[in-house]
Amino acid sequence: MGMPSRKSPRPKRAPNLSAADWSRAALDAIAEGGVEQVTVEGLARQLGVTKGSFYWHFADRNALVVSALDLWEQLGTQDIIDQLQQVSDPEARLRALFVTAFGDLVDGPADAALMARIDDPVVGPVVSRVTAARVAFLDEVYRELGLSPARAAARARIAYSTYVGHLQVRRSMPRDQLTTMQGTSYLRQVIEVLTANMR
Amino acid sequence: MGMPSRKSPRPKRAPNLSAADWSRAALDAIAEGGVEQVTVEGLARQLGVTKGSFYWHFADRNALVVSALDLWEQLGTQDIIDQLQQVSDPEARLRALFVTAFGDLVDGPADAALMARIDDPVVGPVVSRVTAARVAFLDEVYRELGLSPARAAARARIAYSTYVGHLQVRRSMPRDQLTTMQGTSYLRQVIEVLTANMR
DNA sequence: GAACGTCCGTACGCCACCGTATGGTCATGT
DNA sequence: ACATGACCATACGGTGGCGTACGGACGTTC
Repeated sequence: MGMPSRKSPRPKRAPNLSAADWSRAALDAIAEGGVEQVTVEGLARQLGVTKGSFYWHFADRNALVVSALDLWEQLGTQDIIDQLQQVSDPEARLRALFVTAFGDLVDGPADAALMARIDDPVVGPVVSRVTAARVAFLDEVYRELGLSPARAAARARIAYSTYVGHLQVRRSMPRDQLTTMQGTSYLRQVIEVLTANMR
Repeated sequence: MGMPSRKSPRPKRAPNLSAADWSRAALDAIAEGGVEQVTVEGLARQLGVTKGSFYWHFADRNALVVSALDLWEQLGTQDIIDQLQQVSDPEARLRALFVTAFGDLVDGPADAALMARIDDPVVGPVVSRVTAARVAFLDEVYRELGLSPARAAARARIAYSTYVGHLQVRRSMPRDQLTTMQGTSYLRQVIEVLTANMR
């Protein structure tokens, strides 16, 4: 009678989510608020469903965090490295790496949040693998450029440290002209420093 | 009867803590687990007291976090800068800064944890101030070494980024020979890179 | 069209943590 | 001896997040 309402609220069409949707949402939450921002009920609200959906796709919260970390590892190492391996010239490859690394800061927040949680038993191993892969990639490039193994290893670590720190510094100084890459002068100087004294 | 026990457990002597004790404990908690590790009841257990003690010294948890951040800002900027200002020669001062920055990693965990929380409304401003102070210090040193203002500004940001990233990389690769400073070769190369092409 | 599997909503118990209220203990001054 | 204030314990209510149990809606299959 009266309003043709159903007996119970059927708010929208069924979202019919997948586990990957939850993983992506969890990775976004990590990027903007850290690992502890990954809450089942919070993401459920954000996705327009309830916990009932989550516990269908995942065993518990920890499984979601592991899945998001896998996604991060994939996006942050393999995909980028595969893309850069297509550049044959080592110098151009290193330059392209610096341009994307210091230009696009898409993965910056997630990187920072996860590296700060290195002592977490589930985050730690993933971060270690990602760090090792990236440093190894830089190490190989520097060696192709003619550096001795010892010097290439040091340069790789220095360059990667500069990148990691750049993410934080840029977020700490949002109004800074240089690091926000208004022009290319800062990037030029970064490359100049990280490729100096190659002998 | 029996054991001459008091009616109630009086476990130890009264710790008689101060607000500074809570602040230090909170900063330690930040260093090893991030800001959300700062829990009133957790620190109370760790200090051997109960919440009754805490809420006598502080209004609420947020006041404790603010106090711990003040302490971190003090230890991480003023104290270090004051100490380094006593070195008159700019080159020696920069070298001393690099040695302590890349050698002692006492403040590393806290730095990393707080910089990852830059979007937090209470953490953000403090991190921004610390970053600005440290970059300004480096900027001045580079200028004293004869660099132009533009180049000094860039170098300061690059050097500080390298330091910040070094903290994370070192924690990500605990078994790494180079970054753990077995010898001084890595530190030498860091200084070489960060003081290259000074013209 | 009935059974089944997929996907999700609802309701519940549990626990950690916050903040408050209140009283207790001890040292100290007088 | 007594009062006062500093410091802390205990007990309580409230909230948010985790995980479970269970049922319902919908599509697919035979």
